[in-house]
Amino acid sequence: MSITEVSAAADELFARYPALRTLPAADLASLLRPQGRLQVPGGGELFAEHSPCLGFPLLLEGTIKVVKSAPNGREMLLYRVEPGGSCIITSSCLLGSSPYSARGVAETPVTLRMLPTPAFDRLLGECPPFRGFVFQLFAERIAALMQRIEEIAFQRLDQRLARLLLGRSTPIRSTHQALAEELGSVREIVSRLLKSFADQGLVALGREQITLLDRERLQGLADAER
Amino acid sequence: MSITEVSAAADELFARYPALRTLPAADLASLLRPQGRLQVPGGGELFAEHSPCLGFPLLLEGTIKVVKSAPNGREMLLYRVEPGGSCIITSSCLLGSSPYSARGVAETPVTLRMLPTPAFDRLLGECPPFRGFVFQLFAERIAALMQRIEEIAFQRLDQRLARLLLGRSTPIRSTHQALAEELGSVREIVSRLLKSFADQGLVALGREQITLLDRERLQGLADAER
DNA sequence: CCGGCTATGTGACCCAGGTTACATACGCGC
DNA sequence: GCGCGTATGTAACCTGGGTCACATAGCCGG
Repeated sequence: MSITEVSAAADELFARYPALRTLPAADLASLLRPQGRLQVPGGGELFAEHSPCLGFPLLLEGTIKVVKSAPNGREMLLYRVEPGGSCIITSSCLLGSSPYSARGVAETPVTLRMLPTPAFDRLLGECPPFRGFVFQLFAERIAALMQRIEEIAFQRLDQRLARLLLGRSTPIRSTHQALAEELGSVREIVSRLLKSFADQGLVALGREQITLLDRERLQGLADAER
Repeated sequence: MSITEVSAAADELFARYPALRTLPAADLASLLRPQGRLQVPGGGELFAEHSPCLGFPLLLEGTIKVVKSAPNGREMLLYRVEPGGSCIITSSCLLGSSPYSARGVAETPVTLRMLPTPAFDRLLGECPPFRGFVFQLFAERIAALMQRIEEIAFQRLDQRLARLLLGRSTPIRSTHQALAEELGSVREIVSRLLKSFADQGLVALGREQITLLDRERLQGLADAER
């Protein structure tokens, strides 16, 4: 591996994970090994429920969704991992040494580096910025999960759908099925609700495409108390 | 403070939090200050949603429930904290320096010591067992929260109620209202379901008391797919 | 033993959302 | 421009669970 290759790999990593700049040289070298750079095609499964986990993934490109699947085939998005974040559930099972309790799926083609468990453990001890980074992730994730419970338990599906739409850049390219899975519901209901949004002039619908026409009122719907 | 007082306080703490045995003497001394031992009566609020948080609570006696409240007055238990555990949400906001995103209520009279934020930060850095302990708590809590989302999203209320009952020691002393809050539902529904359990001979009902008669079938109900 | 408080029982009703079962409709490859 | 696979519309129907409005029933203090 040439100097420039190493440097490019380091740049790529640091751009996403500034906390790793302070990594000891030895760890950094092993982390930057070309073989350590993994690619997973879109739709590929990164980890399954109940499987053990092998390291701490550092996501460089793409997004991962972490979902719970119901026996009858329904799915529910728990959260999404973006580059620079981490599938904290992984750290969770690294630390708790329990197997995964959810499934991870590549939403888009994904590039990542896997930080092996021993290095992860050592870094937590020796590298304060890294530790802070991981703690921060934990904290955010816990808050997000609690938020999610509140939404699921207390909000109607139309409100949650409205919020989901507002959180994306318009026009939204997605199938109703995909939205349903994100919400833990089924396609028909999402179609029905979207139709009613369209009837009210809030959105315009097309094949795999939803255009937001009236963010204002959509927001009102999302915020409505029950 | 006499030697024996300190020693008793230390014993009390270590019994619940073995990880603190390795605490530097100075930290330990400040933690064991008699004024640091707080009591909160049953029903008292330990922290409110959106309030900032002041330290890392070490629970010595009693249990705390952490809940989300809906605008219409319904509540939903997120999790419970037992002695030796910690309200990890607190650490979450200590670390993420964001305010609380839920409410904490003493279920029983509670005794705790508050570890001030600066000491908490320092311990995380300097005291590996403490760090491991905190990480472990995080990991468990995240797994539990994900589990909870799955239950709420995919399981019927009767199943969740059955599981709730099975998780308690019989006879269960609790009002239907309290069970409802734990499940994020309302009293009438819980009464209705309990009645139907009673009709099937699964439980016997009395005022503030539920006796499990047939754990076997109750378990079957809890495990049923859909 | 009476009055009032808290916990429960219960029925009528309603609504969100899931299920089933098709009918299109769109877009792409050939 | 035909045919097929995928995405969507949609109607009828069902059910779980929430809401409302009361009726009781234990329980405790005076």
